[in-house]
Amino acid sequence: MQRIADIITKEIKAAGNKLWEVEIDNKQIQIQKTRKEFSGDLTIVVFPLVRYAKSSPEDTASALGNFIKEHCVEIHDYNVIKGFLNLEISKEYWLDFLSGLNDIADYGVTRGNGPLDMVEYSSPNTNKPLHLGHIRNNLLGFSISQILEAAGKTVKKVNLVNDRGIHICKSMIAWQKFGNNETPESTGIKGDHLVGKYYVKFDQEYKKEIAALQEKGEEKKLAENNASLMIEAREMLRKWEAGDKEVRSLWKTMNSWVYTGFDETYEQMGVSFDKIYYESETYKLGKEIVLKGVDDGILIKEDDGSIWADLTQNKLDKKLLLRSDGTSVYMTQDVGTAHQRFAESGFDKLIYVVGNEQNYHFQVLKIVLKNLGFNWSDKLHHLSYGMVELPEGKMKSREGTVVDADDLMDEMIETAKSMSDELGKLGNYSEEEKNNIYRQVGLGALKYFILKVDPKKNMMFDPKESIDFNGNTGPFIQYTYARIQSVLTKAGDVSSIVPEIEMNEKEVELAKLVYEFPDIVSDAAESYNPAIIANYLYELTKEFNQFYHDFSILNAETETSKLFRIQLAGNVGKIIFKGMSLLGIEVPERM
RNA sequence: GGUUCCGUAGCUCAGCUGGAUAGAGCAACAGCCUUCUAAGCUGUAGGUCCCGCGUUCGAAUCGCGGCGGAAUCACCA
Repeated sequence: MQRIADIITKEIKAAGNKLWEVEIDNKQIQIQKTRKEFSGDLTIVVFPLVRYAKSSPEDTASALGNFIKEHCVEIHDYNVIKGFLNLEISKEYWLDFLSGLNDIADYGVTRGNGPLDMVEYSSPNTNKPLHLGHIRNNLLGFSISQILEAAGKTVKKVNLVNDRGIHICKSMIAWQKFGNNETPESTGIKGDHLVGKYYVKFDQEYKKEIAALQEKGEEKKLAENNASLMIEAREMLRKWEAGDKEVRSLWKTMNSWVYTGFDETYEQMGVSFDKIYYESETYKLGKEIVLKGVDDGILIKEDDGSIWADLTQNKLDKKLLLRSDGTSVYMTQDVGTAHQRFAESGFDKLIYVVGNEQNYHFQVLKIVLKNLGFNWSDKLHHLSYGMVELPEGKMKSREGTVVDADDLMDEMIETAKSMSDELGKLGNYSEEEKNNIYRQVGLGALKYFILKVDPKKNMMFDPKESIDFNGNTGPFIQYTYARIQSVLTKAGDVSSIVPEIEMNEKEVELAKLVYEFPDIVSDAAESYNPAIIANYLYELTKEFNQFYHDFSILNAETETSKLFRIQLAGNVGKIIFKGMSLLGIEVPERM
């Protein structure tokens, strides 16, 4: 079935030829949804066409309207208000469309093995549990992967775990000194939380030590450097690099605790990966590329042996790529991993889901790769998202002012439970079924809350006010889905042939929204923005609830109307299901 | 100071590839359950779209300049 906007575009061009003997440029053709307060479905903005017609906007609109109405069966009528030509699409077109829907298995989804999009997200440090900021990252990364796949891409989700470095040594030192051989088993504490506890412990003890040194008259900078804990942590990192057996063994043990904990968190969050990279295995990558860059005269070697990229041509600073002792930095490694990934997979896009604090890093990364002669650097895309802010300000892991991911998810589920119990609609369900619904609703609320916001914007999270379950929320959409399922169950099996009926206004509105879904999916994919899906689903759901309130489905005036409404409700339900799954949100059959 | 992003109702957010009288939700107030799930629906109230200039038939949307906020500019990752 041809999309209506394409049909109209063609008609406008034809009208240009016939009426005014001109070729109308596609850029001058503006078709948009008619605003609610006017009658019509689609609106052509005629101002840009006035110069072709050489008459007033009103006359141009009328002439065009007449032409289209005559030549185009899909357009039933039109009206002109100022320079706006409002077109009324025939009910037959919508009925046709809805009939065709039954033959489409996965409406809104483009199938096929499209080009490979690699999405890197999550990328946690292994010294502390995940917090609210990670939640935004994980939800975005997972959701955008789902969306890209629905837009026909082949998607590979990857996670680059930062499992080495001074921060992990800090946890290790603190555990050695103060841990009394605690393990997740001996304490019952989740592994990532246990390790995180010692990361915080390190910082506390470290601060005490600095204060003590300052007390003795040492300067702050010196005190920070000379504190024995820090010296020990640095020594441990050195030993780690040298492959010291004991250090490596402790490192492995504590990391394995963390991974077990992360796996639980990921599972609860509903996210997954196709491949996990470990920085301990990749951190040496990139060095050769950098050295070759020096040979090729692209990079600069300073007298002390350090290697730099001069980006002053690009209005940026110089950037270090190898330390004077020959070791890699973050950038070196990213150059290496990107190169390796391209060599392995020849990705069409490599999407990094990373916070906007790294904007500069990725800007530099692209330029450095480009300068080194890798033309595929254009294929890198930094999906930069804003910080999650708390009312008191920024979250700081070390100071314990974080909203822990596990705690937050548990609280959400608990809230969903008490809310649901109060409403008491799940009477005859088993405990297991109930718990599953609490989980779906609680996490649905959290996920939707985060994903409905434009990724690039900073967002505010107030733990005290927590997250709503009413209004523009996940549970609102889930609730609508559950209502639809309830109706469908009661309706039983019905014919899939769409009856010829005279649709009412609400039914047309819903048909129009259903019609939009595929465009919404491709929009979201192109702009890497799950919020587009979320906001669309809200609009669709709101419209459905109004319809549901105003008209009875099962007690419709006529049998054909009943059949039509059941089918329409079914289609809305399918879109909610699919759309929510693109957000990584489950929908319950009842709630 | 340089760079990037953000600034829309009391609060949280849509709308931004220029288009008609700027929209939701929350909070407040007033209604709607004997009828398909009231986690719903309806209504009232709430605006200098940060400010200024410019481009345009037309600017919340584009450009420039301010103001305010965030991030970043390490031989950390």
